[in-house]
Amino acid sequence: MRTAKNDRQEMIIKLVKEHEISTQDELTSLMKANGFAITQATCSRDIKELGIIKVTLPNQASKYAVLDRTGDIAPGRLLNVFANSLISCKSAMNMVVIKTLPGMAQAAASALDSMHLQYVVGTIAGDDTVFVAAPGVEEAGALVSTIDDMMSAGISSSED
Amino acid sequence: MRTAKNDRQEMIIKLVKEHEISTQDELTSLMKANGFAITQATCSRDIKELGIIKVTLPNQASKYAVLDRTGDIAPGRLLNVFANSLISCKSAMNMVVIKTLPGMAQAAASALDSMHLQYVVGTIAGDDTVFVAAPGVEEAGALVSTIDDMMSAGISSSED
DNA sequence: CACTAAAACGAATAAAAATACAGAGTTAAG
DNA sequence: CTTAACTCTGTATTTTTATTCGTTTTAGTG
Repeated sequence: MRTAKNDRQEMIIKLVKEHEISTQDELTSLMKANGFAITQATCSRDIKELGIIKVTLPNQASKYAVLDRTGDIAPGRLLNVFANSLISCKSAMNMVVIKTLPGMAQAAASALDSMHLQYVVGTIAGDDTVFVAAPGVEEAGALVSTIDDMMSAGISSSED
Repeated sequence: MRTAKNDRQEMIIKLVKEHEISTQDELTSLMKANGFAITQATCSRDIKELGIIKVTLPNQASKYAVLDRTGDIAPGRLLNVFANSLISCKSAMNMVVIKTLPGMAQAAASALDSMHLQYVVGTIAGDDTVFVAAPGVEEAGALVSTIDDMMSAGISSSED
C-alpha cells in the first residue's frame, strides 16, 4: 500500500540527492516547498529510518547523503522514476549517452546506479544528459537495449 | 612531521573502529582513558577533519564510523583524507571510473588533475563518481593500478 | 633568543538533531 | 459499535554537535 509516509520519504531521498542540504531545517523547508507539510522532528525520524547520513565535504562543509545500499529502494519504484524522465538513449563506443528531461539527469543517474544493472561501471550526470561507462562496445549496446526496454515497457502502475 | 594532533587523530580512528561510539562525549571519555586529555569541542573538530560519519544501524541505533573501502591504510602511515575518500576504481575501455564518498568526487578529480599523472587526458566529476579519460585501453589499465596503489598506501608525497 | 603570524585548543554558548510525551488516526477483535 | 493495541506526528524539551571567542602553543623569521 502506498502511504503518505512512503511518498514523503521518497521525496526526501529525491531532495537529498538533488540538493546540498546541510540541516534538517533546510530539508523541512524544501519539503514544504514541495507540498509536504512536515516538521523537523519528522525529518529527523525519516532520516534515521532511511539510513541517510551526514558527510563532511573536502571543504569542511557538510551535507546529507544517501549511502549506496543495495536494495534499499523498491526496484519498481526506481524504474518508475527513471523511465518517466528519459528521452533517448544511444551508445558511442563503450559509452551510453542518455538524454532526459531538463533537470532530471541527476535523479536518473542515481536511479540507474541503484539498479545495479550489469555492465554499468559508473555514471556521471549533467542537467539533462547522463554518461554511462560500460566495459566495452558490445556491453554498451546491450545496455542501450535494456534501457530502451524500460522506456517502452511503459510505466506500470504496480506499487510497492 | 609527527605532531600531537596526528597521534590524537590516529587514536580517534582506532577507537572509532574498535568500539561502538555513539556520542562525542563517549569518545572524549575513551580518549581520556587512553591518555589523551581532550574536550568534546576537539572531538567535534577532529571528526570533521577526518571525515568520520555517524551511521544509523539497522536496529536504529547509531555509531560513528570510518567508512570501509577497499584496501587498508598501512599502519604508521599518516592519514590522507584524499586517499581515504576513494571507494573503488575500475577501467572501462579507455576510461577510468572512480567511485568516491558522496560529495568527494570534485575534490578527488581536482586532486588527480594536480598530480599530473601520466596518461591522464582529462577528468570530469559528478557527486560521487569521477570519469578519467586516458589515451587508450592499455593506459587506462595502468592508471587503475597507479590509483589502486594510492588507495592502499595513502599518498605520502606531500602530506600532513 | 625575541617577535610575529598562524594554528590549536578549551570554556562557554549557539545551533542542530533526537526524543519524551500526548493526541489523532487506523486496524483488528470481540 | 467498542475497545485495545499500534502507528504516526507535532510540540516542547533534552541531548548532542558545531562554533565563537579569548588564550595558549607552535613554527617560522630576523
